[in-house]
Amino acid sequence: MTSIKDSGNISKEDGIVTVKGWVQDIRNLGGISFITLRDRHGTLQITMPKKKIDPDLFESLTRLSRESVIAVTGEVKESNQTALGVEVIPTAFELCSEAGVPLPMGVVDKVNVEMDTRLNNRFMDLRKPEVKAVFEIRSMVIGLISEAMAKNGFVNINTPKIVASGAEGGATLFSVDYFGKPAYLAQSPQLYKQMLMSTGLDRVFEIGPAFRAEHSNTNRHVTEFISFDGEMAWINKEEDVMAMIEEAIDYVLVNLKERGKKHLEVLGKEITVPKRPYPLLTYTECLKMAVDRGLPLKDGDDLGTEGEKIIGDIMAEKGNDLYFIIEYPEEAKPFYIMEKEGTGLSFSFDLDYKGQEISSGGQREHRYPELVKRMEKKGLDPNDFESYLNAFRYGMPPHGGWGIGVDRLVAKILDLPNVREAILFPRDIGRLSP
RNA sequence: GCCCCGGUAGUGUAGUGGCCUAUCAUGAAGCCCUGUCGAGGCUUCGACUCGGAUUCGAAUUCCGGCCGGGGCGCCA
Repeated sequence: MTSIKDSGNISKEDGIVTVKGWVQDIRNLGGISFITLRDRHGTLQITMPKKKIDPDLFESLTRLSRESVIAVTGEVKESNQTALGVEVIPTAFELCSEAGVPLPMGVVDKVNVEMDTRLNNRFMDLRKPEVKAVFEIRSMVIGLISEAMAKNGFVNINTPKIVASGAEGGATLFSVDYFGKPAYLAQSPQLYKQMLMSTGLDRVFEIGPAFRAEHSNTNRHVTEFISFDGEMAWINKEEDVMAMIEEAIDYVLVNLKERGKKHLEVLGKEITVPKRPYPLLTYTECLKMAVDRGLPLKDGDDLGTEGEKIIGDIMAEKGNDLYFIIEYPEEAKPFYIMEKEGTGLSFSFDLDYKGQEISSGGQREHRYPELVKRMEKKGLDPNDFESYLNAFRYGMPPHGGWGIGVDRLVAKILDLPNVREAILFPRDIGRLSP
């Protein structure tokens, strides 16, 4: 009997098998030749002793181009000279797809390949186990987020990505021609998830794309990213939101450490689950810490990237990879954030992970008159937000929420040097293809 | 948007006015080899981002375009 197996779970007891995959490498020693066959799960050696197999079979297998896709039928034999402890002696094979020569980039070559070349040939790049593993992990992270949210009674929602107005102002919106009317790609589900707080669906979350036409050129910005947004009603203060996000992230890390073992091993990474509760730093404290380390900042200055990194280093020394920064000045935060009356501060927070912001959130302004005041203070015209504001006119509970960059989260969990490494086909200011 | 830096075979690099008919590795093609797994040995193939300028002479200097990298601002 012939069975189809992936290369990761083959044993001698299988007898005759058919294995399918990519020809990663061929080593012809003259009287014997070897193929390393690769699939999603690993590699398997096909061994061809010249005198023991059909000469035509030996010849055609040995002459294949690297990365061709084949199906090989043969007998599984034990071998103390292969990593798996088994090898397959072929009796037949089918060439499913012949790979062109030369390859645009090697899968196992001993040369570095630049990220640009890799992204231009992402299909090939993803054949590398260590690249593929990132996306196995990413898939788990997203699954674990959903589990954590479901456990806490959150409803999984989808909000429109083609919208009539932005949440944060016009400069970073992508324009779309919507049957002759001006429209935009959504920067954030912010306004929609807040509107839902007035419906009784009092805990919602969404994992979906967000678009920002920012001319950013950094290792942590792309123009299309995946945002994990949450919003919850009936909160007393922004700490209720922070407790929820902490619980969700802890759930992700704890379970990923367990379930992601195989992929983490491929990447040579270990997950350190930070102690709970995550420390709270006020914005003012952070400024002071940065100044103490020699950064020339004044009161009211922005912490900046360098400041963020310094705080990250200080917290890392204490073993805190994740920490909240609270009490941001209200003018640094959007209109929908609630002010701490008379202080110039706001009920908002950022969550930083290893010196980089991965999330921001806070308590929202749910009181209609105050909300309109904040809009005006920010130079926005309330008339442009009529359908949003309507939801606040007829009974809106206190609420708050957050947004987390999923790509950044994955990049930080795995210590990837660039957020693009955590995105299959990243979109940035210069990249629209593939 | 601002400030730096770069572009040499399929991939990754060396080369800072003539020694370049351009280095090395990887790759590809061919040959030898019965236990390789970064196989080994021998032979061969393959490149100066584009357009101008300077010069007797440009991969090398200058200007512009295109493409890319790093950093900042902004944020997720």
